[in-house]
Order: sequence, then C-alpha cells, then structure tokens
Amino acid sequence: MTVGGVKSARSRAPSRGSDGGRAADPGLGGRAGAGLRGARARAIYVSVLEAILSNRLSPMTRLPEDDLGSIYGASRTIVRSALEALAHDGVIVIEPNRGAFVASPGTAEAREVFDARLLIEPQLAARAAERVSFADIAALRRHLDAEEAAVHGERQQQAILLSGRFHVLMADAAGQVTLARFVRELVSRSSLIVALYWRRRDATCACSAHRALVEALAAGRPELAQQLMRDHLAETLDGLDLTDPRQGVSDLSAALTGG
Amino acid sequence: MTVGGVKSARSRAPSRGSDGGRAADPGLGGRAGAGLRGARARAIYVSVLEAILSNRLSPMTRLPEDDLGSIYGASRTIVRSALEALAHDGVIVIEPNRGAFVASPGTAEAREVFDARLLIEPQLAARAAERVSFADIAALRRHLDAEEAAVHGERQQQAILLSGRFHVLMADAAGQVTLARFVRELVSRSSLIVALYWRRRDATCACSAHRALVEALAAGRPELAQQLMRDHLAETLDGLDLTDPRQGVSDLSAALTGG
DNA sequence: CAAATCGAGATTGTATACAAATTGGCGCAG
DNA sequence: CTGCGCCAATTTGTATACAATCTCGATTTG
Repeated sequence: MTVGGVKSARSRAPSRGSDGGRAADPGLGGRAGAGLRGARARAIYVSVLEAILSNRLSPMTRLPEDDLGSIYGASRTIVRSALEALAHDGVIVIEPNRGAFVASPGTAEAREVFDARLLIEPQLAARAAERVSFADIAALRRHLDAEEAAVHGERQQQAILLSGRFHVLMADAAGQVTLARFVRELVSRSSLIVALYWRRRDATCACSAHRALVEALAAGRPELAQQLMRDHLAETLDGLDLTDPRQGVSDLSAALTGG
Repeated sequence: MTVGGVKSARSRAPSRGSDGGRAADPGLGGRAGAGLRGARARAIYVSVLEAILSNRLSPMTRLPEDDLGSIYGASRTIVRSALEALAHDGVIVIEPNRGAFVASPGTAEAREVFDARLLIEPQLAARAAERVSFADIAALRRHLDAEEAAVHGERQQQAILLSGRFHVLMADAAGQVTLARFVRELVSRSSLIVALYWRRRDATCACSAHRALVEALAAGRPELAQQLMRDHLAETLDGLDLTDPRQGVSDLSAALTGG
C-alpha cells in the first residue's frame, strides 16, 4: 500500500455554496439522487425510482445489474451507481454478493416511516402556509388537477405516483431544502408500504385532503395547514393493515419499459 | 440499445425485512453509509467521514480519486463508491467532471440544518426518555466520560468528533432508526458548519448539557429531556456567527493518515 | 503590456476483463 | 425417498484500460 507520494491538494476551488448552478430537474422535485454524477446514472435512478413509486415494481423484486444494463443500454458501472443511490434512499436493499432487491419494509419500519412523516410534514405544511409564493400555489393547483385526472381516468399507477409527489411539492413549497429531502425519502418508502399494506378499495382518494391543504396554503393559515396535514397522514396510516406479513414479485422489463 | 432478451426475474428472495443480520458496527452508530456494499468502500467512507467530522479536513478541500486510492490502497472504483455515499450524506459535494470537495455550507444551509435538528432531536430525546434501556444509559455514560476526557486532555479533534457522536447515540437510543439516520446526516453537516462559523473559544464545552440530558433520560423524564435538547441546540446555534463568508483548505494525506 | 488562445498534463467518466462468491442442480450415499 | 456434498453456471466485486473533459501554463497577438 503506497501511502506516500500524494502530491496534489492544489488550489482548485469548488464553485462555492455547494450548489453552484445545478441543471434543471427531470420530473422529480428538487435535487433528486444527490451524489449521482453522470446524467446516465441519474436517468436510470429516476426511471427505476418511478417504477417503484408507481408500484410497477413490487417489493422484493430482484434487480440484476446485467438486466438493468441491457434495458437501459448502459454498462454495469453506471447501473451500479444508480443502484447504490437507490439503496441510500431506502427504496431498494443491496445484499453483498447477492444483489439488489426492491425493499420490503416490515410493519415496524412502516410505523417508523409514518411517525417520521407525522413529525416533519405538518411542520413543513405550516411553514409553507407562511411563505408560499403565488407561483407555488399555481403549481400545486396544476398538480391537483393532474392528480384528479389520473384518479378519474382510472390511471391507477399514475395516481399513486402523483399522490406521493404532492407531498414532495408541499415540502418544497416550505423552502426547507434539507427537510424536503427527508420528506422525499419518506414518501418514496411510503409508496412501498402502501403497496404492501393498503387494505381499502378507494386507493388515493385523498385528493380532497390534498385540495384542502392547498386551500389552507393559499389562505395563509399555518395552523390549519398543519392540522390538515396531520389528519391526512393519520388517515392514511389508518388505511394500512399493519398486522401480517406480505408478498409480491413482478416482472422487470415490462414494468420499466412501460413507464 | 438492446432492450429485449431479459430472461431473469427468477425466484431468489432477499433476506426479508431489509435488515437480515448485518455486520457489527465499525465505530459509528447503527447503519452508517447505507448503500455501500464492500467492506473496503465502507472503510474509506468511515475514514473520510471521521476526518471531516473531526475537522481534520476543512471545507472545500479537494478529494481526488487517485490520491484517496493510493492512500487507502484501493482502486478508483472503490473510492468512487465511497465518495458517492459521502455526497449523498451531504458532507462532500461532487461536481461533474471536476471532482469531489468537502462541502462548504452557506449560512442559509446552516440555519436550515439547525432548524431541522430543532424539529427532530427534541422529539427523539423525549422518546428516548420513555424507552431507554439500562444498557443504553450505560453506553451513554461511558460516552460522556470519553467525551470529557477528550476535552480535558486537550484532544480537540477527538472532542469535536465525540460531541457530535453523542447526538447520534441519543437518537439511536430513541429506537427510531429512520429518524436516527436523519440525525446522523444533520450532525455530520453540523460539524462542517461549526468548523466554518464557530466563534467562541470554549469549543464543545457542551459536555455539561450532554450530561444533563443523560440524567433526564435516566430519570425517565421525557418533557425535561425534550426541553434540554431544545435549549442545547439553541445555544449551539447561538454560538455560531452566521453573517459572513468562509474559507479554508487543508492537507489531505496528513489529515487522513493521522486519524 | 494585457488578454485571448492553444496545448500538454492531469483528472474524471465509462466500459470491459477477470476474480470471487453465491445459487441451484445433480449425483451419491444412507 | 431423503439428505448431504460437490460442481457448473450465474451474478456480483474489483481492477485496469481507454476516452472525454477540465485545468493551467506558455505562447502569440492586438
């Protein structure tokens, strides 16, 4: 192990402030998949993540590097990078020498995720009500329309995806980048939890709750927004059946190419 | 791009529950650097992280892959993986085609980090006071002793490291794995913030505050623990000077091998 | 003399080759 | 027929080679 001979530490400074001019965002909220360099790895990251978020990939589905590589036309190097980022987000699990699998959170983990959401999201909703711009409100309303359209149009997968993304948009509206990132991770994992433990027929009919939240924001009522978010999350949690184990595997190529 | 010909999706199931028997923890709290596979990448991750947490690596320091590779005797493949994990934690920043740098959070980001900590940590302290085991208390007390020893022994870097780790231990004691992970990230970034904006001479003399917290836990007083944590964080934030810019670069090989 | 340009060196991005580990089947013994 | 152990095939882990990009100094030009 050659330890000596490190001659660098030259004076090339980074572009200050840790966020000097990042590229536009490809569909997700702000700054998804931090730590990813190339655009190719990020594209795979986004694609697989959306497949998971919309329940096209079920928990415990295996994600072999070679398969993903041939699906996306990238080498394993890139796929690997994307998988590690997904693992860091908790949506997949990497078992050393065995491979990557879509995560399958247990009931304890499910409770934890919603505990965390109940702690963070109501607070963010309140702050959002204090600071939102008209542009944010407009974006949220547009999102609500798309969400309802997906629900009424029977586009189940799209509805699930948008329902989760609403919460990310709310978090972003609060202007707290750090907490918003936490919310993004929690929402992602919630998608898996819903896929495993949801028991009601009327999936994601929370559209009305979402709309009420946006109205509270538009009216500039922090306490109301906070309470509405708390209730909404509690009701979602109530719609889960956190008692018995779970199951489920789905096809890979079909799920990823069809979205 | 060859899309077809994906023949797998065979039935190799992952070891359920997403945490089936992980290895012992190398110094940090539970589950540091999720998404890292090999032990070598994790070793580099831990080493660089500790160098940053103890302020042996200053913000904006460049971290060239080749140098890290020769320091640790690993190939760039491994180093790259570790760097991406560190970037995901927000302690380093990767600029495409330019390389990795120790992060240099601005004042806005600093406020955000402490906002998030004020939201999460008091709550976790309260839960910890409800659920701690005697073993947890004992571990915390042992940690306090080490912390005070480092402070009185003038081991400045060690003191900084342990001071941050105390908060991680507290979060772990609450038994909320997810929120504890968030706290770990926030504490890491706080180390950088303290390195940049600390203005007082009596660095990390918060030992007394830490001891008071442990006593509140031992006494099983959730509200007290919550309040103590809130005050402690507020005081720490008060010790920062969040007005002007910052600077600083340090040597690389010395910082990494000297710890 | 200042400023822009070009090129050599250095550093990161990506692919591929090879090594190590795991899986699952097959054969054999009890 | 069941259970154990071994072997082949598949998959992941790691190193290295090459290409693309950036940095920075030297040279040239207005």
